[in-house]
Amino acid sequence: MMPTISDVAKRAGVSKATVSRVVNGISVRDASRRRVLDAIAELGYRPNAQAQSLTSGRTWVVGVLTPSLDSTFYGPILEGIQETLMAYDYNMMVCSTYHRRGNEYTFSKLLWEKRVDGLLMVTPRELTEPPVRALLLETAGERFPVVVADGELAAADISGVWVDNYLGGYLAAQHLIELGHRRIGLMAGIPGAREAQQRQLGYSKAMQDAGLPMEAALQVTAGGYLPEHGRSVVDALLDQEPDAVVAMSDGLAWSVMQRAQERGLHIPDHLSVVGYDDVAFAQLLRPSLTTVQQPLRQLGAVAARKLVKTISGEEPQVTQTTLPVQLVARQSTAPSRRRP
Amino acid sequence: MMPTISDVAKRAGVSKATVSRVVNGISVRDASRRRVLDAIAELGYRPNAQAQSLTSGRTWVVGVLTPSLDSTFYGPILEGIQETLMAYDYNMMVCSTYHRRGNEYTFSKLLWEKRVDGLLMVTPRELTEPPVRALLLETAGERFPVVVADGELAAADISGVWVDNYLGGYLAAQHLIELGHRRIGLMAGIPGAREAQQRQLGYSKAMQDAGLPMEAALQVTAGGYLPEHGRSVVDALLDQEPDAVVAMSDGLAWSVMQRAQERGLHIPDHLSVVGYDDVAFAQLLRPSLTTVQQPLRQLGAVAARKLVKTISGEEPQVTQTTLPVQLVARQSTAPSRRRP
DNA sequence: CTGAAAGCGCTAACAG
DNA sequence: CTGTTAGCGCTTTCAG
Repeated sequence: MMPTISDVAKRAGVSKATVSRVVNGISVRDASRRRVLDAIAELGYRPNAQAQSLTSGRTWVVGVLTPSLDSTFYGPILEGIQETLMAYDYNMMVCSTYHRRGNEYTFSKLLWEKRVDGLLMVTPRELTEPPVRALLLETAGERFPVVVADGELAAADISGVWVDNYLGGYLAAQHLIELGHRRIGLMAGIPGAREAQQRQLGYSKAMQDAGLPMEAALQVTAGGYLPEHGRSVVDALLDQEPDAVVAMSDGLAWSVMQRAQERGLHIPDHLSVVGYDDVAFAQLLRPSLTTVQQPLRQLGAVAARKLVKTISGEEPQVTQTTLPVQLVARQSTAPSRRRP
Repeated sequence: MMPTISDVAKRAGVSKATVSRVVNGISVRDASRRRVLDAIAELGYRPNAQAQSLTSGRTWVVGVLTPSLDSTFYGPILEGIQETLMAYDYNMMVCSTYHRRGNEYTFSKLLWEKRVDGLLMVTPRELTEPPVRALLLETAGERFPVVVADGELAAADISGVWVDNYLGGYLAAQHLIELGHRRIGLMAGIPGAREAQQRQLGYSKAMQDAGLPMEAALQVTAGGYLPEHGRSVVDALLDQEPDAVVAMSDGLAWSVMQRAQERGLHIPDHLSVVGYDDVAFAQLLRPSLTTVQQPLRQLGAVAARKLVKTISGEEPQVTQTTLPVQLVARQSTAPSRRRP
């Protein structure tokens, strides 16, 4: 079996308490310290984190709930989280909910049993539903801090980090307006979702500021953020002959570009397209995609830092941070040049 | 504070042992059971997994070491792992090594302290280096099983799952040969890496079987698997005017397609390109990419299952599994039609 | 500075 | 079937 603190104590000829002190960097006579260190090295002793946390009450593990592990969107967020946690000596227990309702609640309970020191929820969608809401409320206290990264909930009693979706919608539309476009279509993602609403508001404001009329037919809702979601509504949008399109994800933007090209439209000459997210493949597409860049890695990093600080008690207050976005202009947008 | 087993026992008017029995599904008189269950519900009691593992020696957590969390390649593997672990009631502690040497060793030690029940290493590259190698040997025993998913090491004393890279190289070349190509270039990834060697051997065998000559100049090494790696050597390859190219990743294939188009070559009419991996964007590219599909999700699932079975003692032996690959023909390959 | 002792929350014999 | 009694490995008073 692996050596325990008793083994080390015996070998070094001291008590368990002294070994514990050495391990935890508490002052000990030099001679003793050396003997303990030697014993530790000889035995290859490693403290049992399980036992440590049983007494200390801290596990140095936080739970992370993400809708998916396989995604160009969540990947950077998770990297930001892990990198930050690592810097603070935390590890993460990751659970993918597979976008499935109910899993969030199940996993939260499970992580609670594991006595994680905190919970980080990435883009939870069911925060407003009773069970999850209740769970968050009953755990959001001292003993089990929760931080939401880019989630639905903007309740004042839960810490979180958000991205400025309103700004994103505005910037996307503004960019196209500045290029001289007038009939600017919008392909929305999930109907009713908070981020979608905000982006749409930003888009509307930009249109309004420019004195451009808005037509309901120029706004379609895909029902999701993947290319296949876009495919089902793209024709309805293109039938309206827009000059340009704002899509609420890079995947949706791709579906627009793809279908437009099939219909004989050249991008950007006949149609400009703006995406959203700036995931890895946005710059690989041809033409490369103009898009609203979300600071995903930073989103994860800030959320993780917030959680750690709450756990340590350094910043116990509930805080909410909004991160700005920026537009990255690439080849998929250009001044209007309607089809002959 | 959160209620403990003692609180429940007191409230139900029984001993801690009885509560424990109820929680663990051991037979208990019906009346007692009901009282305990009631107390648990009223108190909102959840067993402390930390304490449980201290006695049982099992944490129901496995460590997963991955080079990256943000990747179209590792994503599916991780999903496969998580899904399988979930089915066996395990959780995973994920550590991203950021492709950095040394991190693997650091994290392994850390996970060991956390007393994870096992370790799953995804595509470790430094297995042959002394520290990691030593770590694996000292832990690969009963108490700390290790399974490697698609790693460098093929040592007989460590369980692992691999993908048939030789077959992949063969299939890619064979596909092009069947289309009538003769000057088939190869863009390799990391020089000296096991998978690269195997794929190259497969490619060579296919060429040989077809009686085609091989030229050294038609084989270049990018030094990595990302598009930017390919960019530095793609011109040298295209200067040789190949009919077709086998690239060792979809990213590399993309760099070939991209550069070829810039040089005025039409794909697939003037140049056929085969990728490797079949990551998500392979089918989004235009032309869509013919590629060797790796069963990534399955790779993760099989590795996870192997680890769980080793932990439970159901399959304590060291086993190694090789998964087949298959070629997915898309639009980037077609019969040869050299440039006029 | 250091050892003895108590206890974190739970499980596992061992008697009843 | 159930309560009592020991620990699991470590930290933490509290004396010495």
